[in-house]
Amino acid sequence: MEETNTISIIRQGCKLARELEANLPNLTEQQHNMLLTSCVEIIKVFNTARERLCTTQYQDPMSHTPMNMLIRQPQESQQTQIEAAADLQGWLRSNYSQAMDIFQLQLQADQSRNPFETQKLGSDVHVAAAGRDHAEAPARSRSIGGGEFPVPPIDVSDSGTGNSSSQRQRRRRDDGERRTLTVPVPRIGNTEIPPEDGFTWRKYGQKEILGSKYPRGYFRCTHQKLYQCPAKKLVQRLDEDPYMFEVTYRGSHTCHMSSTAPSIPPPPDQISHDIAQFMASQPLPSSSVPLSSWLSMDSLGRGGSGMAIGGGGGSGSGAGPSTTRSGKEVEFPVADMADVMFNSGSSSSNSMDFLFQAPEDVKWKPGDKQG
DNA sequence: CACATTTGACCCTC
DNA sequence: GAGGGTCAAATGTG
Repeated sequence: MEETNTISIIRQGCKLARELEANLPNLTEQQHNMLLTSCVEIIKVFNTARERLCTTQYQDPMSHTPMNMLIRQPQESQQTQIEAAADLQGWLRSNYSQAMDIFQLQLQADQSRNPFETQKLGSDVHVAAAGRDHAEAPARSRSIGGGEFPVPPIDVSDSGTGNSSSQRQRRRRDDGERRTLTVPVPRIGNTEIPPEDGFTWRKYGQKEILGSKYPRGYFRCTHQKLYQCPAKKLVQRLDEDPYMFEVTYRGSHTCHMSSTAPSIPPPPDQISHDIAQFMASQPLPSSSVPLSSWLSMDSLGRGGSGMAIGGGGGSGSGAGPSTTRSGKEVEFPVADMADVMFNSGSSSSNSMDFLFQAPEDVKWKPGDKQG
């Protein structure tokens, strides 16, 4: 069947990735073109697989992830299914940050295009944008999030509290939409660090929450001032599982539309240039470093969740939330990079969303609802 | 010096 | 009034 072919395609992609990984020690930074060609080839293969998977998924609403579909292939021997699944899963996990990033952007894009599209992505995913008028207020997640948000989209600049007092302006519940998910933290290293998601965040508050053992952290986009980016996130460690964070995103990033990170894919020449430039800026991994790790955010700059091109790598301590000091590096959010890479060659508007779908232990809160 | 984090106080909503 | 969200001064860091 077609699904069997899909497995083969994915396996081919994995194989190409492995080959690239194996050849990396032999490649120099001057060999952009070779790297670029390999990457493009891999992307093409996965794109093809993705398109097939998308088609399949819509036929089966119970399938939420490529993993599910892979594992359920009846035609494949169990061994090969597991192999392919493991390849893909490993790759997905290693690209966790990108996955989150792309997934979020995809959600936003999908929602703006067609609210129902978002639901197709899987029942675990819910975008909350409950308006004040909505009679059916979403079930509140345990502690994060109220149910009432004015629908008007985000606009930080006006800070329109407009109250009579000339005191400092405060705004609340103005972000329109919320997306809540639970994400695991690494069980090694500094587990205090909220999971990276491909953006740079600045912590602006922390508060003890009634009924919660752990305080809630309040983060906003580092570029809030620079680009009027309204994105915020709340990070709360779960009582029942300290190795899990509940992360609530509010607002959507506008900073990735800045001139430093064009949201509109540049012409192919520019894409090639960008990719090559990015790759050239990255230290070539040693043979002990898997390609997947190289591609993952962890290798792109510890502590700085934004993709830093030519950057020094942010603060050395690595402690604290996923933030990077701005202004000391060229920001290039992963989402845009991915956008450029994965959306350029396909007629489909969303290319790698399924492949980069959040790993299975990332769960979007079912309590939220989309608007 | 510039930026991030911490933290107590303030404000808003329920 | 309680609780959550935000502000902004103080402090830390590179």
